[in-house]
Amino acid sequence: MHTLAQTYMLGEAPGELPGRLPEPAAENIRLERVMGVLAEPLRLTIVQRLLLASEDFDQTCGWFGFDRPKSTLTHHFKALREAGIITQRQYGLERRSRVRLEDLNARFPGLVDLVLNWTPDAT
Amino acid sequence: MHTLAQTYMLGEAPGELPGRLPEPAAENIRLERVMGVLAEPLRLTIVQRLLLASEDFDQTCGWFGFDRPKSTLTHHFKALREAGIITQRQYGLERRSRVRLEDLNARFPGLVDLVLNWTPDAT
DNA sequence: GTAGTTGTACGAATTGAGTCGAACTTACCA
DNA sequence: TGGTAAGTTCGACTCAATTCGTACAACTAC
Repeated sequence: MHTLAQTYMLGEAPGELPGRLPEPAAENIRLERVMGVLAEPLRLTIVQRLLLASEDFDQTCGWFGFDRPKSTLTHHFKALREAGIITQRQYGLERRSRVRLEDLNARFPGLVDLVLNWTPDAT
Repeated sequence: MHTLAQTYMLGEAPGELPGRLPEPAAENIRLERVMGVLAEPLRLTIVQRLLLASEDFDQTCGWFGFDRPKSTLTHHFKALREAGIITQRQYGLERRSRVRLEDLNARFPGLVDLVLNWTPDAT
């Protein structure tokens, strides 16, 4: 058994970004999977806010300020990552997320704009 | 209680198209709902084939030739209609479906192209 | 060391979706 | 009038997803 650091930061040269957590390769991202994951308002919100935030800085789980248990958030971030929508990197204790903009735009042009233009339900 | 004809063909002048079955108004179509409904491969297939078929002719449920029980197909077409993705009209016994192209393009530009470019999973 | 922070893992309860059979309604036609 | 075809409705089953509490692991700072 590896520690988190051993598992995710193997072979890392000084100055490089921490390795990405397990995620599908760009060519394996499936539209139906992405749609299913984005059907959840909370996850749609996460992706939209990541897109609106500066692209230069990945965001931590807690940055969003959701009033939900941590285990619930872990669940949703994992779903987003395993669908190929976001990347997560381990920075010490924190796990920072970023939208896989280039991969999504290459594979599903127009999808990101749909998320950006989305407005949460008023009800 | 009304019969089908009474319910869906009320106030219909000769030569007019049969009335639409209950569906959300264009402004009430929700992205998260549409995404959730299109997350199902069978439904994605239905919409894609409707888009590829001639726009001049609505298609019946049976036209697709799916090897599934009729009750299953009813379920999926209803889901598509209630999400605002397709319109269904009653022609005698048959119920013909058509994609709400203008509404979808107005509300979610680019979405239809995503469906058109979709390729079913090889596995 | 120890406390506090960030996040995971596991398990349980609940909810919802998909699938299907069977019975039914409606329309059409011979 | 009797049969057939298109599609609905209902109920039941199964399976997956959501939510959350609790316990745990890793890192930081004191």
